[in-house]
Amino acid sequence: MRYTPQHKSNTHRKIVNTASELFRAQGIGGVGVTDLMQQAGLTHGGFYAHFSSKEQLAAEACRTAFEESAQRLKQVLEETEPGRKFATTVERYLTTGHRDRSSKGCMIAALASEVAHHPGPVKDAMTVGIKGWIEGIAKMVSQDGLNIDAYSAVATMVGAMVLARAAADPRLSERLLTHARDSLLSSTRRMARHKRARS
Amino acid sequence: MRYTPQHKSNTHRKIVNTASELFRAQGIGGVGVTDLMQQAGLTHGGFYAHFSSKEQLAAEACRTAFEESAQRLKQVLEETEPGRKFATTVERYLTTGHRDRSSKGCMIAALASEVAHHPGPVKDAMTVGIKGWIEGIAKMVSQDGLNIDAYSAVATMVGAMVLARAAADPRLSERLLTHARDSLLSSTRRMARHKRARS
DNA sequence: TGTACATCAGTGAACGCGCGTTCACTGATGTAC
DNA sequence: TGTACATCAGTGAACGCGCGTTCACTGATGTAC
Repeated sequence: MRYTPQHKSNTHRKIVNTASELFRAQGIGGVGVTDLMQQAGLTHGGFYAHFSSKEQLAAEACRTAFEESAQRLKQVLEETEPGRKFATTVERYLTTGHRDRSSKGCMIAALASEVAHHPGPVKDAMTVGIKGWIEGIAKMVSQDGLNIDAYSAVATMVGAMVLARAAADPRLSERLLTHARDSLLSSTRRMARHKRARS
Repeated sequence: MRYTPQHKSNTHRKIVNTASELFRAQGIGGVGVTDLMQQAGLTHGGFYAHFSSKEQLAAEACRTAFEESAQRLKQVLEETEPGRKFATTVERYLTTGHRDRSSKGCMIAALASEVAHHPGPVKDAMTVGIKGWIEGIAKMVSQDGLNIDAYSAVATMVGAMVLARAAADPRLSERLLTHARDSLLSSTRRMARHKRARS
């Protein structure tokens, strides 16, 4: 071994991380292999020493992004007080900051409809990610003692983000976020009021 | 005039309708001008006698699709009994049939995330379409006497459809639809129960 | 009514371009002596 | 310790391909006489 053992895997990880951000920002089809490698500080020729195809990279980038978001969900589950876990996640998700920085945001909202049509490894990775989100939200809801359906809550969150990004009118875009947030949190607030009233 | 006055506009409409279906099925980027014209029974060279660019066609196809869906919303508003308008729309929208036949389905669910990144006429058309849906749903909710937020309901519907299409696992996909449907209709059902109890 | 003409909707070859991918190579580095 | 060598991560020119778009043309049709 001529380079350090970590050398290649460091480069590999750098490419995956760059891809993970660029794909979220511009879609898989919107990012060329040449752009991507340049952004990672390399030239395009080296790509195929790391990945057998662009699609394989996309799948890996997708999985990596989902591991990161799973980590964040886990952190909320462990560190946020019961009764505020779901609300914390919703409040972090449905923000204009998240809407405007899709490169650091939710992979599902960024790629769901691009992935919809043709099956393949990216769609499989997406499926795993969707399940992970639903499970995470379900745990939060249950630990918070809320009566909220996790499937439907995730649909509302992702739908509001996708719509807020698709809407050119900033007022409409913001309303989509705030209304979804209010709807999702209304039962949390009701609960909190109950709790205060009883104590 | 050598051809009948309707001749060219008939062709124009045929191209727009074909595009409207193909774009919903495969995305704007997923359909080439050559494919498209062939599907419409023409050759690609004639395209620019009708449209100044592919993007302009996409915007027009988008507007046309939204006019059709506005028509369908209007029909529900006029012909469905109060108390069942919102439920009827949700039940029609969140089906596996709609999921599997995206070419005839909701333009928002089909193109929202593709349109998200770069501004332009397609995004503007999408914005108008989103507003139209929210207004339509708001009217239904109000005429049904329901206490449901239209922004959030549309987010849930679109989100559930986008996720159901992105999920490779058919069980997960179907659950996303049924759970969103149940969540959206729970207050309708509660209302119906109330009504029965009082009469 | 029949013919010559003008129009223009539609044709299809060709364009430049950027894409994903391949491949002969280069040169930095760890290893062997 | 210093040098020659082997390895292979990364380079960059080149590939075929399909894209959106252009343009010289063709030929079907309505109009004028």
